[in-house]
Amino acid sequence: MRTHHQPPLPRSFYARPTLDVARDLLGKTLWRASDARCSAGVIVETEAYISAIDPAAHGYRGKTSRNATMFGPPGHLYVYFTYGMHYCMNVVTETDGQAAAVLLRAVEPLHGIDLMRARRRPTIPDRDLCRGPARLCQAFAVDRTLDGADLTGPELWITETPGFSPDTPTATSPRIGITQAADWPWRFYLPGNRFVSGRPV
DNA sequence: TTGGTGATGTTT
DNA sequence: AACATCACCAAA
Repeated sequence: MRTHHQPPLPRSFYARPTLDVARDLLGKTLWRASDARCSAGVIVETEAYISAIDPAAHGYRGKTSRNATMFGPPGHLYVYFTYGMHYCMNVVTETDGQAAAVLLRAVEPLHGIDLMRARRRPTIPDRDLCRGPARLCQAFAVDRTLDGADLTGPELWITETPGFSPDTPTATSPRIGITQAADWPWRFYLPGNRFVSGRPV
C-alpha cells in the first residue's frame, strides 16, 4: 500500500526526453509492494538508453519479444534477463512507439530493509543490498513477471521523496558495462553517495 | 582494495 | 560469441 501520502509520479513524468527523465529520477523513491509489505529506497544511479540513436539500447536493432515493452507507452517497467542469471529493470520513457528507457542501477535502502536482505543474503551489509542493477532487482523481488507493469499501478511505483532537495547536485559519466557507445555520458548519479555502484570517484 | 574467474541462458 | 552482472577468492 502507498504510504507517506506521496502519489506515484504521473505518466507525464515519463513521457519526456529520456535524458531528462534519467536525471530527474535521482532522489525519487522507488516502492515495491509484495506479500502485503513494502520495500522502498531512494534512486541514486540511472542510465539512459535511446534506441533511435543508441547502438547500446536493446531496441536499436528492432522490436523482439524480449524488448517489446520498450516500444510501448511510457510509465511502464521493462525487465530483461541477462548474463544467464540476472535481471535488470528499466522505466520506459518518451512516447508510444519510441524504444527508450532508463535503467535503474542503484538505490539507497529506506524501508523494508529486512525484506531486501531476506531476498538477497542474510549477511549482506545495507550498502550492498541495492548497489548494482541486478542486486537491485533481487532486493525488490523484480523478475520478468513484472515486465510491462504499470508504474502508476499497485506493484511497483515511484514517488517524490519528502525532504530531498531539488538543488542536490547530480553528475554524469560514461555508462557501465557496455562496449557500444561506451563514452556517451548517459549515466547519472548522486556524487558522493555511498550507495552508488562502481568505484568511488 | 584490486583484479581474475566461473556461473548461467538468451540473443545475435 | 557476446552480453546494460555478481559473488567469490587470491594477491598485495
